[in-house]
Amino acid sequence: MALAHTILALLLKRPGSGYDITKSFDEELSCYWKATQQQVYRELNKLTKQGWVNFETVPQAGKPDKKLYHITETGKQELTRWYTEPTEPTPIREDLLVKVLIGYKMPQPMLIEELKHRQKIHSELLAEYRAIEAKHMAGNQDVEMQFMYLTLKRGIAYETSWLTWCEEVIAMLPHLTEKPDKDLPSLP
Amino acid sequence: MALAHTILALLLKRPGSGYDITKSFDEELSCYWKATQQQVYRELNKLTKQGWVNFETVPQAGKPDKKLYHITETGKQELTRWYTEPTEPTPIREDLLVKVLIGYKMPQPMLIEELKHRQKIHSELLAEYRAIEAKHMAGNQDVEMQFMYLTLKRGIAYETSWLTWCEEVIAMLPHLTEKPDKDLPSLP
DNA sequence: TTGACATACTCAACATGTTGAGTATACTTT
DNA sequence: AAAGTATACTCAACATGTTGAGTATGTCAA
Repeated sequence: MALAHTILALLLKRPGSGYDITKSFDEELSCYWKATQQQVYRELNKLTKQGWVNFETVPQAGKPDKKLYHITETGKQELTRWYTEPTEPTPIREDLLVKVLIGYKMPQPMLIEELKHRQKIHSELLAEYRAIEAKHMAGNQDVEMQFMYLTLKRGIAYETSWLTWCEEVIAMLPHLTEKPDKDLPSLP
Repeated sequence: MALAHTILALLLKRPGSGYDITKSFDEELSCYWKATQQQVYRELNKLTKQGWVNFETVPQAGKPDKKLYHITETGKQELTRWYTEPTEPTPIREDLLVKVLIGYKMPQPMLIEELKHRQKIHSELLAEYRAIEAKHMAGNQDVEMQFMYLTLKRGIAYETSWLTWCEEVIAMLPHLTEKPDKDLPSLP
């Protein structure tokens, strides 16, 4: 039910349309939560049925009408209840590590390619977060921004730890005994 | 389809029963992949239908019969195909960061409690991984172990980065402007 | 004027993951 | 002798996430 609560949290900050919420997921929340438009709209329907949010239809000049969603009193109660529940670390599912695990059965250059690919992705994300940090987080900000910064710091730490690991593994790989599995079919 | 390929990867290392595979997920893979028994058995059925694995029924003295699964030639082909595909970072979904994001609307001691709770979890996991590192990874190991160590290093890096972040945030929180939302219903 | 982009929302099918109950056997501990 | 633990597997319902198509309107630039 965590998606529901994430949407409630966004609506607690300020009312918004499904479109606005989707944008928030793409922008401010992207480093720790991703949700597609479809998920957001489906969830908003459910939340409306449960009475945790409601909406007013807002006609707009030059744009389609929008449904502006608000969190309700019941919704705030639910969010507060959720807030007191201890959270557990999210289960991770990393294919890359599965590839590393059987790396000794596969041609090593393939694994190194893959690691470099990931290294690139993580360094790009890191650069992006650092740019946001420099642009929006410098100097005195309001409380809302200060708390957003804490979440951004998590994104930075996450990408940094990936990058370091990639570098280390790429450096270590050539020194491990190579023993590709002769059983495996060769690539087309 | 990544669960399927993870199971194929385990069966490439050695044949095993559904039970064995579930145990592997709990033990060696736990720091980057979790799967329940139900998922494993369901997936093994699918893999069998697809011809990527097959099994022999092995009667055992003093234990129930088991189905010993093997990866097939087709399965190896599929695993190799998958191995060449670039992986993307797994989308993350972290409720804790959602809580931090709206932390300025909530009573601060509540958030600090939560952060300390997570700090404890991550330090326990870290200690666990370090123990495995000390016990099994020291000295000369075979290639298989060397590659497993690389994945363990990822687990260690991950938990370390969480721990550092928790500490930093706990230290920073008291210095941020506190402004709990008076609108929110008080807790029961 | 055509096409890309931003706003705004809906539907359907499918894949994947979670939760909980249920069926066995056998060994070990209390 | 009963309870707990480990081995070994199955079924069902539901929640959640993914993929892809479809419907609109209006702005801006090539």
